[in-house]
Parts: sequence; C-alpha cells; structure tokens
Amino acid sequence: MAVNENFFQKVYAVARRIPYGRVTSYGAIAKAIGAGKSARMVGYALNGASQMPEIPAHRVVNRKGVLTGKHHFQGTDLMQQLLENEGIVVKNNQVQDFEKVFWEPEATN
DNA sequence: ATTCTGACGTGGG
DNA sequence: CCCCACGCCAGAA
Repeated sequence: MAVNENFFQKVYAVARRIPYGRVTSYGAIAKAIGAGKSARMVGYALNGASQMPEIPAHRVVNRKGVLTGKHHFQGTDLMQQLLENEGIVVKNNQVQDFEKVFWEPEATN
C-alpha cells in the first residue's frame, strides 16, 4: 500500500505517530518511509504539515537535536514552547537529553 | 528539460 | 564536539 503513497503522505503518516513528549530526527523518518537519504525532503514535507495541528512537526528535529525549523513556525519560539509544554527541555534551540526523548519511527504499519 | 533550493546526514580534518 | 565539503532527492521557477 504505502508504495503508492506520495512522499509527503508517508512523512505525514509517520510524523503523526510521534508519541507525546518524544522527538525524532528527519533522517530517522526518512529511513522509516524508505526515503533513506532524502532527509531534507522530510523537512520540506513537514513544512506543509507545520500548519496541521494533527501532525506534531515540532517534535521533529535534526540529528543533533537542534530545532532547526523553528523559524518555520508561526511564532519565533512556538516550536520550543510546544516541546517544553510536553516536558521536553529545550536550551538554546537544542533539545536536552536528546537520546532520552528520542523516538525511532516505524514504517507505516 | 534545466537549474536552484532546502526543517539533513555523513565523512574527513 | 565543531567546521567544511559533498551527496541526496523531490519540488518550484
């Protein structure tokens, strides 16, 4: 099934499954959807999802745990505020204890 | 079709 | 860990 889905659809499907109080990386999602090295496109797709409240795009950061895309959200620090609201500690645009809050996405089951 | 860009990742120093 | 350069690939102009 998922084979016929568009790239964006796959990204949305995985992003929506990110648990509360957890974060993941673009590359992890890319692999989960079989995109592999197109991690950049994941962020690109999430850009459109950023305005979709059903898709927690704010829980997606880069491999370093830095909120690289916070600038794409409405407010200047909306992304960070959303993460902190979930109990995630963010310092200087970077997720603290990134390994502890990291969640590995699964392929569209 | 061609070119450029981009919420990234990896490798080398 | 940081910094630099390259790769990767889908979408937009």
